[in-house]
Amino acid sequence: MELSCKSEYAVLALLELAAHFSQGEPLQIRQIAAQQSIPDRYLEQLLATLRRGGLVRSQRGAKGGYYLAREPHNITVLEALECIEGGNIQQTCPEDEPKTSESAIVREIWQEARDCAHAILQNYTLQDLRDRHDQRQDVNPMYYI
Amino acid sequence: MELSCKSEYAVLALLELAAHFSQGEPLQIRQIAAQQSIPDRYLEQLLATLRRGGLVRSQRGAKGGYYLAREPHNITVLEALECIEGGNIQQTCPEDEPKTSESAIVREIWQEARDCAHAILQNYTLQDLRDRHDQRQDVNPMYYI
DNA sequence: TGCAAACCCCACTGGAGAACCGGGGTATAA
DNA sequence: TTATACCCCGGTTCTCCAGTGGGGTTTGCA
Repeated sequence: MELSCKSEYAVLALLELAAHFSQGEPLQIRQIAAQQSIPDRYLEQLLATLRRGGLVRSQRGAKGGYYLAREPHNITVLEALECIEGGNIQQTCPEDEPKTSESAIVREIWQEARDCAHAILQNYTLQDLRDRHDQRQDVNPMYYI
Repeated sequence: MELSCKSEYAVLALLELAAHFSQGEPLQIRQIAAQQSIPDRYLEQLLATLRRGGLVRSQRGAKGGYYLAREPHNITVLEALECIEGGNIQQTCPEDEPKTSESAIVREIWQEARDCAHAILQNYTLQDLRDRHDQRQDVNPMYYI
């Protein structure tokens, strides 16, 4: 799992869409980009990936934009990450399968660590993040401007 | 955490050194590379990094080689990984600090996932991996040839 | 019908890291 | 002294990230 800037942008965009989910009107790339300080041309690519992954839908033409394909509590952070960096198998390492018995064990440990991180990320939905955000704003409304 | 081929090579090399830890004689790069199917010139670089990180020591000259700096049960997998990919802060993302309140929350989730994976990796020592390996060999000695 | 808003697709750049290869230098045992 | 084996530095190819840019297509609206 990468947990890179790219992934962060994707989740932020989804959060922005989640915040306007009940409105029914689509959000434009420009608006999302401005709200979350994301380069709009880059965000465009990420949203296209999210669309192909079935997490968002788009409306073309004037007054178009993007909206969530599902309700915020039905989209997990893990889904977003797997969608955005799904094609990245990154097996530049020529060994597609372990050559030694030690290698197999090391990869078991790798998988165990990944599974643990995945469990955390699967446990959070967009709605969870929104709730956490709103809670924090209520407690200390002047902290973020 | 990368969990790449590079990291796997490093742990495999450490495991090989751990297997010969009690002998007292150093292991040569060639031997480790042959045993674990690692390109020897690449392994050389990794061992140099591990040496600079204090995980292994080297003996130069004829009959030289590498040996573990500590006992196998005192070296964790996490240590190996942090050593081998330590310089990799990977903040190509220009945002050194979160710009929005949502961004801060997303990074908290990121950190939580990373911490979870780190906990797993810290829990395993080289000795643990050796034990697991030996156990498996005992139970089904024909499984790996 | 025509315009402009907005998505859509493709290509390109610059930088970093992975996974190597190779050459030459240096320390050390025999 | 010589062969061994580590040491250091640099180059190569590849992929991905983080953007930027150009042109095409769909659509609402006047």
